[in-house]
Amino acid sequence: MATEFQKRVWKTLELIPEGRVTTYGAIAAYLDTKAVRAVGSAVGKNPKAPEVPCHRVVKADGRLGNYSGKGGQTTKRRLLENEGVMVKEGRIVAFEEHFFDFEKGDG
DNA sequence: TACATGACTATCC
DNA sequence: GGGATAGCCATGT
Repeated sequence: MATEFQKRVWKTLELIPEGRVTTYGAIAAYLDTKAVRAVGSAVGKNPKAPEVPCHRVVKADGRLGNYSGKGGQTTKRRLLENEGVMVKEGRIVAFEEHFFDFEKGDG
């Protein structure tokens, strides 16, 4: 069974619109916590991978980081590219432009 | 309860 | 600029 913390993280992931990406630190900050490690752990254990856009979560430096899903980083890159987020050499292209801020929202 | 690990991040040399 | 270390919180054993 998932903990409240994990569920909060997954809920947050669903807030990320298409064509946008965010970082573990941003999620932690949105949840008013500094547990970036716990966030990453929770994201990786999402029971509904296809529902939760975990692929829209990347590292603070713009790299994809890891991906526990099928295909690993390859699939993560494919998913992002399908949403309009270009990825090159395992890094987000124009990362800062695709970055999604929970506080600001999409508009 | 205690120890070890993790889809991380920031600092130091 | 690259490699290694410390810090952080939660989860699993």
